[in-house]
Amino acid sequence: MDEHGTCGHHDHAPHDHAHGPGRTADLVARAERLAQDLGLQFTALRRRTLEVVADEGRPLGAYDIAERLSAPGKRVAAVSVYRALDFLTEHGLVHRIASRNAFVPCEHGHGAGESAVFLICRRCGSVDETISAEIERSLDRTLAQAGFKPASRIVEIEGECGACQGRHEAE
Amino acid sequence: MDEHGTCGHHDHAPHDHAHGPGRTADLVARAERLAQDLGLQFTALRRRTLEVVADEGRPLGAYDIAERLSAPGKRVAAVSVYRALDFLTEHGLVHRIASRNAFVPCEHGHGAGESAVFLICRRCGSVDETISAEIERSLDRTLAQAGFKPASRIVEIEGECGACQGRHEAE
DNA sequence: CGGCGACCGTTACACTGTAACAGGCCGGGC
DNA sequence: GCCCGGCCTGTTACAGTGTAACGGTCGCCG
Ligand SMILES: [Zn+2]
Ligand SMILES: [Zn+2]
Ligand SMILES: [Zn+2]
Ligand SMILES: [Zn+2]
Repeated sequence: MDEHGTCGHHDHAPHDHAHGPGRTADLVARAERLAQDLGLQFTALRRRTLEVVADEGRPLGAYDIAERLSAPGKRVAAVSVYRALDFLTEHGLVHRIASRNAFVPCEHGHGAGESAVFLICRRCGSVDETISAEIERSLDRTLAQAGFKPASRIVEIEGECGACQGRHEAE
Repeated sequence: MDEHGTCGHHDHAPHDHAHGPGRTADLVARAERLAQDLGLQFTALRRRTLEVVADEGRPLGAYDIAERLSAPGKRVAAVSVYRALDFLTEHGLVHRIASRNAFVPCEHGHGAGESAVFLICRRCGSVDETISAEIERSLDRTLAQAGFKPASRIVEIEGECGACQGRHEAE
């Protein structure tokens, strides 16, 4: 869809969150613990889907994931990926970026109540997940005032990440 | 897509924002003023698209709008609706609900810098647009701290609106 | 064994969004 | 007037996103 970097990170401005194989292993371990505790099935397809999303440094569409999971002669259909993604998003292992129709690994291991803020860079396509108790509080106050009982929250900011600023000329 | 009420409002719990023909007329007037001031063209298709979105009390998909704009023998293609919606969203007359792939009329006439919070009811499908300077501030602080330069913001809360609470049994 | 439930493969389909090209309309410049 | 440019819209075609429905497999349990 968009032709940004294959990683979403910038060698001269590394982010602070885990990345690559390390993050992937962490997420898989978290998933296995979670499945163990709740009596859920962390199947091979779900694990492989999680690995693909975690290995990529940028949001991936469901069809991209299906393509990466497919091998010559062993095709994985997008619908299967969607089901795996349902499981993974329900349990907070990956997040859906509504404004991009794409999925990113969770970078925080936040509890169910905490909601994330996604910073999406227009230029390089990277997505950063941050948690802010302050935003949470002001959101809660506004919702309470409106008499609205929240179930899920989407906060996505599109703009320019720190690394991409200061090279407007460097095209 | 979803079979909620045709209006999104509840006779026993009216909302506080303008609604129906009144709101529609307001929005059209605002659009005409805006087009006048900026030298833009508020064409018939754009006006009719705005009217359809404003008349409906719930988020409408582009294809729904196209259907409502079509008359027997005079079909309006979705692609034309998308172009009209591009114009309307660019100038803040309607908003896109990313989590629903749908459009709602703007209820506030907010400036370019102010971003809205959308409260989307799971049960009745209504969407309420509110503005909170407090959320804005905490968001700005978080973004500044992350060195992120925002261009557009999406805040969508899904849950249960005030009117729909207290009738969990009243199915 | 026979049913049940969860998962997955497969097909088909609906919905969402955009690219590309052609025609109409309207203004300004010659 | 006439041509030319931009802007808008109609039309077709297509890519991308998401779900419904059915069937098969496997493990579990009465
Ligand atoms: Zn997370
Ligand atoms: Zn960037
Ligand atoms: Zn608005
Ligand atoms: Zn409601």
